[in-house]
Amino acid sequence: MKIGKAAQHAGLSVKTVRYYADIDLVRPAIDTATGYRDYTDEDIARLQFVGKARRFDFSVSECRELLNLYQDKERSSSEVKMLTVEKINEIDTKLAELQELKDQLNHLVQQCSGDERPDCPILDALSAQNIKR
Amino acid sequence: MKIGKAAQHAGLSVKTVRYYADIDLVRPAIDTATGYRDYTDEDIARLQFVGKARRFDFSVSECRELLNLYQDKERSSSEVKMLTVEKINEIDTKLAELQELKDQLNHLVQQCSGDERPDCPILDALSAQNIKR
DNA sequence: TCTAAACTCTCCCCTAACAGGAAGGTAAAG
DNA sequence: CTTTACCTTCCTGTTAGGGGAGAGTTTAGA
Repeated sequence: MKIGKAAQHAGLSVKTVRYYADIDLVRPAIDTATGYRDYTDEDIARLQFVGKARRFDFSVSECRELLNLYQDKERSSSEVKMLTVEKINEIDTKLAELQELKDQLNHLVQQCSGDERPDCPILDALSAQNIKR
Repeated sequence: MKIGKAAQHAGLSVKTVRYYADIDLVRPAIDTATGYRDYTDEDIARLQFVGKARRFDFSVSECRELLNLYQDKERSSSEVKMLTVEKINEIDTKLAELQELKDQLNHLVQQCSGDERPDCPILDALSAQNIKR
């Protein structure tokens, strides 16, 4: 299957699929006559796998790890579980950081009248000076 | 004040401060004899302002806007408030997306025994095939 | 006063994960 | 046979700087 259809089946852009080939993540065969990439059904499955994992916020290099585990019939499920739990922890950290940011910004917004006057507690907070020398 | 001290006062790296000069965000005077950047107290204040805004997750170009508002004595606080509310909404969207990802991953992890056997519902979920032709 | 350390400069390459587009070859449809 | 759709490689751009080379400057100590 050529790259267009392959990308379509995997729900990825052609650019993305070509990129994955460039970085040796999903390597199709090459038609020596035309130079066209040729994707087997297994390749498509790999593309779909990576696509889903990416949507689950796994990085490309994490996808590479997962893909290796996926293709390793001897792997233990504990390895996969570990990667996933780590990812959940990362997400938790990000959630907490974002929540704190939001709280602080909310606090500022509530103090700001938002009218036509130039006084603005938001800018005041951002510009709170403390130059030490 | 030379760049090292300036960076220190603003809680930024020298690289970052130099970058802000390169993109005309905070432009110091230049000592024509040595070519060294020379930061005034006002420049330092601007650097601190940008540093804080960046920590509040504003992008560099948003920082540029905020900095313009900050330096515009005629600005109305409503403009600043609008930018901030938009930023809060962005954060909200991100929070919701991350929460959903986390829920889905949690669900998968709970189904995975995490033992030495190769069966893994996580990989099964990631590889759920649906090739159509 | 001399020297060595610390600081600064510019320039270039690197990151993540692709997107956009140019120039040119190939395939499929009418 | 021609047009259109698809494919190829190559180059540039994105965000916000980090790392390091090579060269000039400043400062502190002996």
